[in-house]
This record gives sequence, structure tokens and C-alpha cells, in this order.
Amino acid sequence: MCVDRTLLPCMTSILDHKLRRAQLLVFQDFAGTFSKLRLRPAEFSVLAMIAKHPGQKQTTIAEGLGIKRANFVALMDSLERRGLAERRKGEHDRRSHSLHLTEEGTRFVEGMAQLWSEHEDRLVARLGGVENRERLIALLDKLLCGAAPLADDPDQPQAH
Amino acid sequence: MCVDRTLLPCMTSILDHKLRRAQLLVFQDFAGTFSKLRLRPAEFSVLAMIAKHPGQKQTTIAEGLGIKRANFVALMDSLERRGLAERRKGEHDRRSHSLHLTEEGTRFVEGMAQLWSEHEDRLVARLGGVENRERLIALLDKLLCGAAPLADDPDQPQAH
DNA sequence: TATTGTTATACTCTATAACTATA
DNA sequence: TATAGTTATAGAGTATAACAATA
Repeated sequence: MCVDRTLLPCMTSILDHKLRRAQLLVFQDFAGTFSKLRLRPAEFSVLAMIAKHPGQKQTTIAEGLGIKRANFVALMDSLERRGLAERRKGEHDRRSHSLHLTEEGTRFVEGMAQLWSEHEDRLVARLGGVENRERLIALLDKLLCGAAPLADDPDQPQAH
Repeated sequence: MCVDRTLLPCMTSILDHKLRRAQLLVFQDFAGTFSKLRLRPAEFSVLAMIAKHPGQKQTTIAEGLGIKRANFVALMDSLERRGLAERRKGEHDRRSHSLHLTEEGTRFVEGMAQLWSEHEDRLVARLGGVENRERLIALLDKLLCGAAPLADDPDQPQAH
């Protein structure tokens, strides 16, 4: 019961630790929710990002998600094999690939959105209301200040 | 710019995503800070936990940290090889191991505490003050409700 | 039978360096 | 020379099943 003479706080009160536990819990709820679709968190995020930014090149999408371009390749390979998304040779710069959902991918993303809200609702319930989700996101944003996302949020109607 | 017709929010506004990014950022700051000690986050947490709960058995410490007992073994092996912590055969139950810091481990933990506060200060600065760290921890606790930690916090001054 | 610690194994995510083909 | 995508590889962390020793 914290009887030591060190200056360390208890692990259970340390931000790093709580962040890790919370992230784990959230991803496990995600995994449970999306196992029917055989979809991992990273794959979900790629599909969602392409849906929001169709035609953007591969590196841009990857960076927007904080995924190293080297690690993005296998992710995109898998989505392409499943027929959900596709790479198209860049017209102006033939080194680059522009990313798009397939028709099937578009339908798939609609199914994702349904499952997503179930998952989201559970998290909001745990947090005790949407206001607390917004507070949590605002605090995480402070922590993340300097890590610039793709500029997509400003245009949002901000329903959340 | 969020031009799609799906019901999905932008990835960059999704809690799961922000939690992952924040956790990554915090652990990277940790890694930079503790590379001098050649200490990974998981090893740090084990040493800190043993310092607070000397003599507890292996499974109890592991569960308190949310680490599966199977994964705890290699972690403890490494700390034992470095002479920082040790297993002792349980007196009453000879299946179990009680965990302790060595003398060197105790000194090592004091060095950890110093580096720790530098790391912590950087996070608090990003968050904009200790009040925000407490708010963040309180919100993460709500998310984690039901995941019981080792009962060490009640004795804390409870700044939060 | 159940529990403690252990081994073996696999999966996810992350990180770096080096290659290729274009620019 | 620089960039886009790729390959290969390594390191963390996590998860499950099965085993030996002990209860």
C-alpha cells in the first residue's frame, strides 16, 4: 500500500499506465464488435480515411493516420485483396498511387458505420455521456498538439 | 474534407484513434527518457509495482498491471538477470514466487523516479497544467470502470 | 481438481534501412 | 538528388493452449 520510500507514484495512478489500459479496453471492445467483419482497427481506419478522402495518395492517407508508409503497404494489400479498396496509378506523378473504395467497399463502409455506433455508444455509456467524450478528446488533443492530422475536421458540421 | 455520404465520423475525431495516438506519443517520450537506463515501459511498471508491493506473489503483481501471467515471465526473467529484482519461493505455498527488489534494484528505482518526473513534467506541460492531468486520469478511470487495480490507491493522498 | 509458474506460439502494431521506379 | 511505394526485418505488447509442480 505504497509503503516505499521512493518518489514514484503508484503505477495505477500514472497517466502512461491508464492510457495504455484504456487504449487496450477500447480496442478490445472494437475487436469484439468488428470480428464479424473480420476487420482490425488499423483496417477500419484506412477504409474510413479513404471514404473521407477518396483519391488522396497513399503516403498522405498513411501519414494522416500516423501509420508509417512501410507498414501501410500490407494493410492496403489486404484491403485490395478483399476487393474493398484499390490503388490507381497517379496520372500526373506515376510514382504515386491514389486510393479509392470499390463499390463493394462503399457498401462495406456503410455496414461499418452501423457497427461503429454500437461500439461508440458503449464507450460513451462508460464515460457517462457525450460531454465526457468531448472532454476526453479535447484533453487528448492537448497531449497531441503538434501532431497535425489531415485537414478534414474544420469542414465537418460538428455533430460530435 | 468529409464529403462522403457515410455515417462515419472523420477518423481524426474518433476516440479510439486519438487514444492510440496519445498512447504512442506518451510511450515514445517515455522511451526517449528511459533509453539511458535501457528500460522499457513494461519493465518500468514492474519495478514500480514491486517497489510499492514488495513480497506480493507474481500473479498478483502481473494482474495489477494488466499483464497476462504468461507474458510476465520473460519480463521478470530480464529484471532478475539484471540483478534489479528477484523471485523468492513462497513459504506457505511453494508453488508461488514472492517478488522483491534487490538492493541494487532499490537504488535503480530511485534513479527511475528522477527521470520519471522529467517525463511527467513534459506531459503535464503539454496538457497545460496538473489540473488537466487529473481531469484526464479521471475520464480514463471512467472508461476503465470495472477493471480493478491492486488496492493501493485508497491510501494515496488522493489529489484527484 | 484447481492454481502457480512456465513454455511455446501466433498475431498486431510499430520502427528502420535499403531497394525500385519514377521525378 | 529526391520522392513514392515497396521489401525485409526486428522489436514491443498481447493472447491462448498446454504442461509440471504443488495445493
